[in-house]
Amino acid sequence: MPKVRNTKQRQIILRVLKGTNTHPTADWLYQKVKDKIPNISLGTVYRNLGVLKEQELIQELRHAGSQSRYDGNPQPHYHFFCLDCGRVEDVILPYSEQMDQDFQSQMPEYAVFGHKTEFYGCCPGCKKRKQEEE
Amino acid sequence: MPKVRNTKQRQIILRVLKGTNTHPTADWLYQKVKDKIPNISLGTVYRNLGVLKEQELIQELRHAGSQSRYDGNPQPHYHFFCLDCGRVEDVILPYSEQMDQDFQSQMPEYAVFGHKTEFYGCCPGCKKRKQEEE
DNA sequence: GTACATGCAAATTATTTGCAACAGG
DNA sequence: CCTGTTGCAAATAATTTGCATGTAC
Repeated sequence: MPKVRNTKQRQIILRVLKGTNTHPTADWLYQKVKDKIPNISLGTVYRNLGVLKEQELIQELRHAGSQSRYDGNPQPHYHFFCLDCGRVEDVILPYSEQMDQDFQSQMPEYAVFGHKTEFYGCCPGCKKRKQEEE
Repeated sequence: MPKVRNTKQRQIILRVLKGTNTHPTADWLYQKVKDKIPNISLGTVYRNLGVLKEQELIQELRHAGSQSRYDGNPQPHYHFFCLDCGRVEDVILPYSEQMDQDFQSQMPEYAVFGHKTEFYGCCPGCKKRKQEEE
C-alpha cells in the first residue's frame, strides 16, 4: 500500500465534502473546490475521492441512472433517494447488525462484511408539490 | 405512455435474463442473445432493458466500480456482492416490510415506496481460495 | 398504414489515465 | 531528493441517441 501525502487539494476536497450533507457528485465538488483552488482539475478530484475512499474516510454511493455521489461520513448508515428530484438524504434509522446476523445464519458459507440499504420514494418537497398539482 | 410492442428481440432478451441467476450485465446479455439473433445490436439490448425495467418486468442493480447488472426477478429481494470476484447472488432473506414501516415512523413527511439492500463480503469460493493461500 | 422498434454508427456522459512538471515529508 | 501528486489533455468505458429502414398490430 503506497504512502499517502497530505496535499492541499485533498484536504480541501475532504473539508468541502464533510461540510455538506447533499451527498454531492464529483462534478459538484469540483465546482466548489475551484473557489478555493481555481486551477484544480476534475481528474484530481476523482483521484482524491478514490484515495479517500480507499482510506475509508468517505464512501461512494451509486444509484441507477446517475453519476456516483459521495458521502463524507464513512460510518455505515442508510440513505433515502428521492425518485422525483434525485435528492439523497441520510436516514434516521440505526444500522441493523441484526440483518448481518440473519444473513450469516441463512448463508453460513459466506463471509459478510456488512450491507448497504437505500430507501426510495418521494421527499417532503416533492410530495407537497405533487399534492398541489392535483 | 407509448404502446409497447412484443418484438422478437425483447422476448428473447427477457427469456435469456429470466433464464439465468448470474445477474448479468448488458454486454453479457448482448453476447448471449446474439446466438439467437446474430445481427442484434447492443443499442437494442440497452433500449429493451430500459423498456422492461419501465414495465417492471426486471430490475437494474448498480454497484460502485462496475457496470449495471440486471435481474429477471422484479420482486423486491436482497442481493449479495462478492468484493473479490464481483459475483452477485440472491439472498435468502425475506424482504423486510418492517424496515419500511420503521422508516415511515421516523420520517413521516416522506413517502417511502421501498428499499434496496445489498450485502457485501466474500462468497464461498473466494473465501475458500483465500484460506488456502494463507 | 401507422407508429413503435431495429441496426448501425456516431455522440454523449462519467470516469480514468499518461505524462511532464510540481511539491510534501 | 525521492516519490506521490498535480494539471492538462487525451483515452476509455458504459450507455444513449439520430436516422433511415423494418415490422408488429
